[in-house]
Amino acid sequence: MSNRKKTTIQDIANYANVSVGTIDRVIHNRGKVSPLKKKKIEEAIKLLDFNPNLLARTLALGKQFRVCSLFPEAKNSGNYWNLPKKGIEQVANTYRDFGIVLDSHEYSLFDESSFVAHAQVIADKNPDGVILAPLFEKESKVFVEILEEKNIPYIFIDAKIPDKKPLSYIGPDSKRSGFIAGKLLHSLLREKDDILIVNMAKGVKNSAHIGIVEEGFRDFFESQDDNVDWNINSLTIPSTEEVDVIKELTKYYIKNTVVKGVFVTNSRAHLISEFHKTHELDIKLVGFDLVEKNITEMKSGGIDFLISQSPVFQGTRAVQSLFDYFVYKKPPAEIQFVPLDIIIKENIDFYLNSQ
Amino acid sequence: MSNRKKTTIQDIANYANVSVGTIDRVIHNRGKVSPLKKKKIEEAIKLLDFNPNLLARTLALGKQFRVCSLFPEAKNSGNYWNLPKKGIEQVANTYRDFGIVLDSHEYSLFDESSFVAHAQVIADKNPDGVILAPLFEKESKVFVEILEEKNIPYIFIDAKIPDKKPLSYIGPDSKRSGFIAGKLLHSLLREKDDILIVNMAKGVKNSAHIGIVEEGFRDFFESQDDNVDWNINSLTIPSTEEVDVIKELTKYYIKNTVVKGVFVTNSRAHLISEFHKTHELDIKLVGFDLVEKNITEMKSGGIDFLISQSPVFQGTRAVQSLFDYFVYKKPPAEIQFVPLDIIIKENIDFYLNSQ
DNA sequence: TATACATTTGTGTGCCCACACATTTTAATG
DNA sequence: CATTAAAATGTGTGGGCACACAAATGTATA
Repeated sequence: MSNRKKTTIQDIANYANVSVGTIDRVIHNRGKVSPLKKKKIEEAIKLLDFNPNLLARTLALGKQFRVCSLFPEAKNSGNYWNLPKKGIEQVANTYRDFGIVLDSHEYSLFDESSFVAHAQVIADKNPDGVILAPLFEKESKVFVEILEEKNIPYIFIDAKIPDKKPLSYIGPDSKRSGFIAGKLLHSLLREKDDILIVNMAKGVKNSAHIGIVEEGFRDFFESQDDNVDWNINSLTIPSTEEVDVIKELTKYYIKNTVVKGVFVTNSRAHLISEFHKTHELDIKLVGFDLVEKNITEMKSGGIDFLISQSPVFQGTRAVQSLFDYFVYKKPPAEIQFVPLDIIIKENIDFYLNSQ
Repeated sequence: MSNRKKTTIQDIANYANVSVGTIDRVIHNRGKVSPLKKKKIEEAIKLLDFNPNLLARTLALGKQFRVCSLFPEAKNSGNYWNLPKKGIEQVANTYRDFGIVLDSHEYSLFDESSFVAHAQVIADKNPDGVILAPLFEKESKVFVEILEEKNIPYIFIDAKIPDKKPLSYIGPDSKRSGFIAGKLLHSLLREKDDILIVNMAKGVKNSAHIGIVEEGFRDFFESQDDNVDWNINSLTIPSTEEVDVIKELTKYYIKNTVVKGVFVTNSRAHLISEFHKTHELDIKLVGFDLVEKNITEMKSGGIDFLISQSPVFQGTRAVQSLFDYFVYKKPPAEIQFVPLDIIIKENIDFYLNSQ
């Protein structure tokens, strides 16, 4: 069975006593085929299990698929955004000969206008697909509405925007990620220990997401029937600059000396870890993402758990989804939640190697 | 830049003032080219950044790559071995048009001779590559030595065999997986709690692996400087049949009533969990693999941690590695450790969906 | 200088499919 | 029944490469 060579258009043509041109018309529904022969051809296709050779098809079509990506810029190598980008580039490269052309754009996380500018450039290029990390909610909304108008499919990565329906959302389940963080921190604490949730956010960005993460975190503690009223506070710092964080944190810790566990809702847990170390505080710490500084802090014991949101995988899935959509015409699942990996000191090296 | 069409052989031919045939000879090192032209052609290839179109090349070659897989049989859908198989089939299917032909073989875990028989069949087929789960150590050794003689590359999945050098080993780092299990169980226990390691194995198979896992587990507790002498015993049950397991376990628990944590070194933690439930024992349990029954037990609270060894990924990597080796002539890394995922009740659904 | 080779280079066909265009068949009309 | 339009079907080319074979050079020998 698997011994036989694959059936080709010619095989079908022979079987149905027609020329390959007619087969082609049936396959592509171009009409202009008599019902009788059409039926026979369709029969033959089923019977002989014909599947067009993807290589030959792609070669013949010679079509290019331009994919534009728009991500926060990753200047130094330890930056989180290098990871999805790595995934994207890797898969795009794999499919180079299939006509996938990658066109990367980056915006500054500190400058909405750079986002808008790049969005404009991308829209003007009329690409075949867009991969977007929509961290600026308002601006992203405007952007994807332009894309919708132009009928350009787009994929959200890492975050999503309410009411918008991308071709696919690829990223974490925010609520559940908070829930898991709760579980992990819980495993490290004793009853009644005070808990602090730290949100660091610059401006409006990504606010919905953070709220949901916190919700999931609190959900976990409420779901525990341990009859303990956990004291969970949250601290929102409207900056990710070290000085600001230190300032706010100091202020809080001086007033609240019994904090035993901290949950950081973004990838800056390392800032907290450093603070704890400086002040010789023995406080359990859970955060997100395998960024360079978090890795260092985890290895030195300052961070107990990190939750990784499969950043590389997010990138590979995104391009893969577009590829399948372009080449196989197979639309991806609307929502593709990614694995949330629990990282501890002891397994961290695996994730570093496989990224 | 990315706007330009890809350079083709013809472009090189034009540049170097020769025909495509000559280019071809240079590319494939077939000789019969004057040194002068050869140099010029090589220049052109670099200058114009020529990379042969993989699609056209594959199409023209029309070569088939027969990959034989040899795994334990997976009769019911909850079986572990369905997972790597799924990965293998998925990728093999993706590369179908590249000539990858998959030829699956399965042996019985309870019958060495079925392994030998299938191995013989595979060897006689002279495949282009073999993917093997070498659970029967002795028989596997004989098999791969035949393959080596025939110059057929083979990949070990899930387990490896001492002294044998496969094209690649794809699977867990046994020692580290035990170490992590230690860390996890440790997080659930109080000082001085008694710990039991349960090894279930039929016959000689896979003995080296289990020993290393246990070693890693004990390593963790020794690495803790908590000044606690943990009492860790191991129980080896030379069977995986429920009746045998129950019998041995009962015997042990009656003599050792203070066991508080159990580590099962294979995927049968569910047997222990059921036993605990039946006897209303509140004992922490850590095991391996997301097999159906483990999932059920974890969801109902009988298993606290499961370590998953990326089973699907093991399969995809294996075929991917062979594909790269055949098509791109790129040999894979000798050792490809896979991520060890830590599964808890709260994140288990992610892994179920993404498998 | 003709002959016999060896070496180098060029040409043509096939891999499988898509699509434009050419050709044949069928139906409609006067 | 001839004419014409419409519908159905067939043919040829190109996409980029590999490979067999043909052709064109070059070199040595008598």
